[in-house]
Amino acid sequence: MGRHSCYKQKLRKGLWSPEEDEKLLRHITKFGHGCWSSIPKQAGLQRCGKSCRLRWINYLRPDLKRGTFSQEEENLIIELHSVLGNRWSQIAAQLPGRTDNEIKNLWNSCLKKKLRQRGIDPVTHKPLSEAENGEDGNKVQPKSDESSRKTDNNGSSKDIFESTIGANSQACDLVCHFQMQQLNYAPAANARLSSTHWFTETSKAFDINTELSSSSMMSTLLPPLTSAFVSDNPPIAGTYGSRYWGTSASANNNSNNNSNSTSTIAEPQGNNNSIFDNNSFSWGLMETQAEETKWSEYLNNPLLMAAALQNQTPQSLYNLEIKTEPYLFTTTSSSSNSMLAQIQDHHQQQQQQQQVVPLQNSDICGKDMQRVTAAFGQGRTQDFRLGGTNL
DNA sequence: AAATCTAGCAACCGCCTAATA
DNA sequence: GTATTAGGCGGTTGCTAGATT
Repeated sequence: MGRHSCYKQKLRKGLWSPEEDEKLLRHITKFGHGCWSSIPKQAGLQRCGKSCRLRWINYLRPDLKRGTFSQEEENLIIELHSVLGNRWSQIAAQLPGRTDNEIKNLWNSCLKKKLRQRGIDPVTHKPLSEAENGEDGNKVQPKSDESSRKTDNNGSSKDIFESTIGANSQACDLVCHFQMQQLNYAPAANARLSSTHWFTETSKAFDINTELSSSSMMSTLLPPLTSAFVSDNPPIAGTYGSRYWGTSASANNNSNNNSNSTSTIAEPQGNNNSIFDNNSFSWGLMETQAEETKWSEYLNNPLLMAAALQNQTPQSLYNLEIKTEPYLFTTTSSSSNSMLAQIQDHHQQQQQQQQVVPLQNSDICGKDMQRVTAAFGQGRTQDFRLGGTNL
């Protein structure tokens, strides 16, 4: 079988620089991504297509929801994991704006630990004592090994579900009923973003694409756009939480920066830590100041975001085929140059305006800190304390 | 103040399947 | 039918920064 050799070629590896991000973003903004393997050349990047794809999916995509995971999201991940196991992409499909990588990291670094602290085995989702005994032959064990990946490549979880749960209907009834009750709110929010299956309370998988395609179904099932699930933890779209290549050593040269970066923080505003209220920026879609004030609404709502990007109403998006890629932005009147300039200018302004307050010990909750890096701002970083995790 | 530990995150690696030549 | 390529996925690694000793 052909093996990717991109990592073995003389291509750049490691962290992405702001310049590389800019090139990639600019290119995809203009042309969409189309064939990933040709993008590096077209965009003037010394990266392999795979790396570009990853960067886009995990970081540059405009519909990404950044910031800490809300309680609802964490709970949903746990529930989904109990059914799907380590099928991160399928789990991510149910969490709009979250990437599989992000969820995987959260699981490995945080949720697993929390479950253990609760006395729950993160693999079996059973009480640890019971899991350790490992006696029963009737366990609903999420498949997390290699074999579990041998499913259809369309993101369908039907067969998985049937094999893991359907084959064990007795356990399934218990598990599913519980889970479906808790998950009932989720499908609608996710239906528009994922091409996957959802489950009914009878444990039967149904194809969300087909079954939700009728407008009546959609109107019945779709929650208000401001559902807690989506809005509890506002996305920091448009801001970037990434280490850039060279960031730590050379990039912290902005005026706000000092050698002890932990000594100051940007004060979270309100319960929702509306960081993006201060740090949102336009993607070149909204030209006026008045329009910019609406931005947080867009950030709160991936649908609105997508609609804005595609010059479509949210309503029309409901009826779109779910697949959101390839992203082909409408450039409207803004060239990508002005868009990027706008991003930079906006961040500079925000940084100047930002109120910096001394860090209180009470603000720190372990490592519940979200590092938000201003994109395209010469790699400078800015720390924000977000609310502690709640599990 | 320095050394060490720990957590979080971005990215790499290798495997898989599907599509195509 | 076989080889190759591309895209996708999950596991893992390595780096950074904060916390602790």
